[in-house]
Amino acid sequence: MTLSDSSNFIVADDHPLFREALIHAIHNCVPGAEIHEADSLATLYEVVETHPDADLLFLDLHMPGVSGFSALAYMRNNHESLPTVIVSAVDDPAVIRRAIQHGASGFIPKSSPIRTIEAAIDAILQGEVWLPDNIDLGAEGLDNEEARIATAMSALTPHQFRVLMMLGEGLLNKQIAYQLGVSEATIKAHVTAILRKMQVTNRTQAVLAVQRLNTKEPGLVE
Amino acid sequence: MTLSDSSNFIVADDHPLFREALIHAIHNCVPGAEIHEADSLATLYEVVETHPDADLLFLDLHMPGVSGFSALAYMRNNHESLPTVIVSAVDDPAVIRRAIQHGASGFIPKSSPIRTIEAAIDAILQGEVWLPDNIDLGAEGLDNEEARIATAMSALTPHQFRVLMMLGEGLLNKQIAYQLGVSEATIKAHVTAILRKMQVTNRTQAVLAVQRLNTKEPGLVE
DNA sequence: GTTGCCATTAGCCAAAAGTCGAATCCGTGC
DNA sequence: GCACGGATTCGACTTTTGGCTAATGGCAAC
Repeated sequence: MTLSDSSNFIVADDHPLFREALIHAIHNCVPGAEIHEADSLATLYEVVETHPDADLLFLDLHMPGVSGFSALAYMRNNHESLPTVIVSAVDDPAVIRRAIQHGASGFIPKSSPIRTIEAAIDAILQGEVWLPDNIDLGAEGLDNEEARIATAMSALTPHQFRVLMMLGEGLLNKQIAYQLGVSEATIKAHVTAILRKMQVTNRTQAVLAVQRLNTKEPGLVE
Repeated sequence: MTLSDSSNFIVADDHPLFREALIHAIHNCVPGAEIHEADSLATLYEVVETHPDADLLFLDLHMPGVSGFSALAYMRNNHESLPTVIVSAVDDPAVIRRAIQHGASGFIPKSSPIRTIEAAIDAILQGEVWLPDNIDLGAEGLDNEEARIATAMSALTPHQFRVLMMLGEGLLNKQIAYQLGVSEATIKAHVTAILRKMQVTNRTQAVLAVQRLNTKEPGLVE
């Protein structure tokens, strides 16, 4: 195996047992693979930073710090060269469709048999987009509103994104500042930038926008 | 038909066509029924106030002003004597289960055939809890968090509840005050009371709590 | 190197949010 | 009628937000 062949993966999932299982499956497909783990959004940031040469990211849809498509939207824009495969306990076709539309390179339901998961990994490493059987990507595009939010959100810088996620936990600027180890003035500057980019006028609206992206049903229809 | 027999219904749905169809179905079941309509949360408030003697409320899960179970949680506590039947385009078993657990007296999917809807109305008027076929109420109770939020929310006064719903639209105190025709100071007082009852420290957290109640998946599990 | 973008911070200010206490209204019970 | 409690209303005061300017340092592209 040449150096250029040595594959470099990132597995981001907050469930240790499943992470291990997934790593095992990856090793079965690519024996010499180097694999880095992340169990939260925070560690994912670090890992992505320290391994900018990674070939593929396996991303759980739900981890401490993010839920839904926020993290995907973020990765898609801030690390365009890193293909991302969603790994999720949810297997709702609508969720799968939206994941792909948000730029995922594949979708692996956690409920899949190991053989299927390995087949999926193989396919994705070949550059294919892998989906569970019986998924019709259909003609339905992304909700206009949802697309707008995703675009706005992917325009955020890494720090801004982190702050936005923390706004989504209902934290004060002061608390965010403390947790990130910077001054409150910095957080305010980030929040101002976030509001501008998301085209909203206050933090509550920003949080609502994120929620819309993270909910299975954008509006539940009527 | 005696006076005490003359039934008095409220139909709350923002879809005029469906409202009419439902009223028609009700009339088929109870020929002399008096029926009052509401097409939004605001009008529902009025109608419930002006007809405190109503026998049954047909409530759509999604109307301008509310989504999800918020309105149900509110009705259950502020108008305990008025049985509420949920009428919804959604027919996810999980949603139906949660509706019942939140105190609904029945659940009628909008997709049901007319005959089925009429049968449902009949059954509910007999005091039965009517559910679509194949729904297993199962053993799963409400999510702890969700139950806590629902309890807290049902402790809100009517005005407080309205204000909370408007917070959920990302409105400013000033805007809410204007729309309700009172001073901003009043809204602030309401907000303070809301935060206290919901056990949160700012409006963003209050909105997040409501969102949790209105989302199909409380946490999407892992 | 220069330019540009990002992150960081301070300081200032206006607006919005949130707290407290008090007045008023309203329905229930005595 | 009167007292009581809760809901509603509001003004005064404090804290948090958010906008704006300006200055610093780092990093990457041109």
